[in-house]
Amino acid sequence: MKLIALNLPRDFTEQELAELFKAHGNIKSCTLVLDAGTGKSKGFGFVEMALAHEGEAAIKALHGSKVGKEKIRVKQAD
DNA sequence: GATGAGCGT
Repeated sequence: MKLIALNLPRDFTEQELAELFKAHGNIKSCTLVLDAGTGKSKGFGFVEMALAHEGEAAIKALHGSKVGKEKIRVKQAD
């Protein structure tokens, strides 16, 4: 279950991304997409959940949730 | 960051 999290705050870290999703399921792996040049977040990242139902739960729980100053969007990536 | 939506070093 691969998830993509959009509209993340620019100061968000991969660590925080992991903590956010770990609260709703077991993370297999997570990736915060960074800009090659600046090293800053591009504002989105991927999270691989161990189980499909955990991914669904994470989407329902986190999609539209307030993170920092923006509401993030969470969708299934694949 | 910025029109909003978006699928990666």
